[in-house]
Amino acid sequence: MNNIIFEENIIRITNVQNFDLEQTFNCGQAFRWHQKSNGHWIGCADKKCLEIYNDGCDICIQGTNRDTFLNFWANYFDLGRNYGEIIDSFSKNPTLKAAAETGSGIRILNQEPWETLCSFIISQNNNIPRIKGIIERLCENFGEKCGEFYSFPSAQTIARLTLDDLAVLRSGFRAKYILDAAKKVAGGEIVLDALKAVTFEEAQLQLMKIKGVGPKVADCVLLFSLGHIDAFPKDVWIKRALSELFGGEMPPEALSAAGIAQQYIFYYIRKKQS
DNA sequence: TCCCAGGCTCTCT
DNA sequence: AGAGAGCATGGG
Repeated sequence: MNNIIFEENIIRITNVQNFDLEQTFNCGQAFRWHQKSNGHWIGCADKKCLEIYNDGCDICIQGTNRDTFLNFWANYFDLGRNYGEIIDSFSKNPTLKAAAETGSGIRILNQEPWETLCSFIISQNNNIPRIKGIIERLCENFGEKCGEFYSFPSAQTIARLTLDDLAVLRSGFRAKYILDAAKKVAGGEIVLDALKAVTFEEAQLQLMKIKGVGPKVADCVLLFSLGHIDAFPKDVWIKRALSELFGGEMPPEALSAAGIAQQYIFYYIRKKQS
């Protein structure tokens, strides 16, 4: 665990390894963190807002308190995981090693499951700028005011809406999927938190009962919010990377922490082609 | 203007 | 069970 100092109004994580804010927030796992003109990042999760920034080798956090940090944000930022060990375990494969070194500051965020499910339903056959726009409209129209942001609306809130209500999102054919997901979650047919405790296969099967949720969206939810780091979402970028860089197959070295390898590969191939 | 985007559903073999 | 069209919308 990192060394954490609770200063007045600031929580300082000293000498942080493998935690780059730009990489972590821009690797496509989360859509609602914004960078201010002074370089600080601000965001909102589970109705809690936060400001976070790099200060030399430290990470500094404002807008929370000791208890909320220890009980919520420490897990959100996956501070208990040793990414250095994982990167070492990838290093036998040269391409995987290069990808891991390029994205070595990425941490998998443990996000709120409903927000993650809804966000990745919206992500299908879509591009990242537009995904962010739709999610922003979802929060502004149906969330609650939360500092300078709006919270992500609950499944219960969305479940009470109609397709006409959701037209403001301009989310196209995905609106009906959002509604189906909200109804199944709000009605208790699917208990997202319970999927943390079952096998990856079982959890994936449960999620795919929702209309508009296939293997890729399910894997993103499992990886980014339910602690299943064996999930390996295969999107167009990953398929391209596997075929162009890895001879079509996922490298066996990646299996122990496939989801983390996936993030490094995703970040790597997108950076190469930008 | 055109192509395509962190896919999935539905239909047709 | 595998392939392919269609899907809403708008960024580049």
